[in-house]
Amino acid sequence: MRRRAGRPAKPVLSREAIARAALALIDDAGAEGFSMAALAERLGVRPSSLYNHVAGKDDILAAVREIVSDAIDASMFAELPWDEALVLWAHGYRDAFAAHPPAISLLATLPITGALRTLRMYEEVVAGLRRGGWPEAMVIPVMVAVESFILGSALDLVAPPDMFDAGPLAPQVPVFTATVRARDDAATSSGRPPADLSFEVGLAAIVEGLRRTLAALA
Amino acid sequence: MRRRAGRPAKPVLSREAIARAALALIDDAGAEGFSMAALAERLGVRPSSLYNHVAGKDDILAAVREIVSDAIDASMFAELPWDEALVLWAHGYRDAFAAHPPAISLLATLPITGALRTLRMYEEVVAGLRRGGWPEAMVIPVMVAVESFILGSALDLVAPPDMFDAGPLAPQVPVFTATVRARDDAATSSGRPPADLSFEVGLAAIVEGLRRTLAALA
DNA sequence: CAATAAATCGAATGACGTTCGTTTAGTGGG
DNA sequence: CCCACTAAACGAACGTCATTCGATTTATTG
Repeated sequence: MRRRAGRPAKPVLSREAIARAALALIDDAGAEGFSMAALAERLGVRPSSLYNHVAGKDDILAAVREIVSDAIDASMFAELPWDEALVLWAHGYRDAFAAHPPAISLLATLPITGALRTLRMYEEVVAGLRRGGWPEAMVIPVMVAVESFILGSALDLVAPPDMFDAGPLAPQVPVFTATVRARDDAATSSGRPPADLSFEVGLAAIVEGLRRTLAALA
Repeated sequence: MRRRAGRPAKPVLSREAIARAALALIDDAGAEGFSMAALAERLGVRPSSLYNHVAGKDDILAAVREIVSDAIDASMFAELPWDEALVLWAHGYRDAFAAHPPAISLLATLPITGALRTLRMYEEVVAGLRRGGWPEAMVIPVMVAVESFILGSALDLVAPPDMFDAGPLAPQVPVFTATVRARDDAATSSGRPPADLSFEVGLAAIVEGLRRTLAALA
């Protein structure tokens, strides 16, 4: 069932198709399972064929990041007060990454693409913050601070669940061990993953703190 | 000047020496320059020799992370109010990573080691938060939220400076473009990198927000 | 002094990303 | 309608990399 050499009657590949397949591969096989060979096989193609459409592995990851980022909605900044919009935006931002856990560690360290759609999202956020009364010079720092928190929280989402398991060293850090257990109990009884608790606490705090900061400026 | 095969009179390697050399190599050559071959050469040794002391590349990175993390001081939680301690701790935490920019992207995605010294740091933080009056189940979420912000900010620190440069698309996102310029001007006139502005704004906000959260619980 | 363990080298392996020449099919100008 | 050109696939090859393994030499232990 292999294709012969030569240009096919109908194009088999495209930058979009490659990126979609790459994301699906990462979801299925994890970050380590993402190789040019595996991606090519999933597309029914030879690895070298990919290079007719993308510049290389990094380019594919950039395209994947675009796909993931496109799922982030920022329209709420046009209608809601900046602080409410910020909370909704942050949730959607994190959810977009949470939908593809194995991709998080691959994309987190990637420089954010200057793609048009990404820029448009920033435009909406920035306009919303300005409308909310933030001084021009502080708008980007505020947005980046929230974005940093979101990205850090996304990485926390993909951390191994036993990360805080002290194991045989537990007796040497008794307060910590007991506190981790209390956190786990709270997560279990609330029916949410531990990472959600951190995200909610942190997001509420940072937005409330920003409200105070803005109020103090007036 | 090459060593012959066979056990040397004095040991040339050790896990510690390998980790230190690895960090130095990353600092010098960047994340992409970090290979087992390059590390071996820096140590005057063959790559295969490294495997007598470490399990592999990931193990070396874990050891590097320990070195970097060991520079983080958490003793302030024993003396200061929890909120003041949190600010100092966060600064030291970020500074520890900022001292090795090329290492950040390598270490950020690494699961945090359960090494004793790291656990001890957590023990101090947790004890400080508990003493400050935080309910047991919230202590870990609060700490993780702050840690997520710090890690995200560290990644921002290593982002390319022109990340927000819209280039030829600038006319399509005018508000964003103007706001980025205002941020850059503020950074220049304050003599600090843009990433510092975001970190300071975000840290102040999250700690202030946490103060309010705790107050509301009483 | 003999046997075992430790620590290095050197060769080999397999996976991976990428490049390049070849082959085939669509496309546009004369 | 034909012919040159481009697009898009294949297949072979390369260099790098992490890792494994056996051989070799030296330290350590009994």
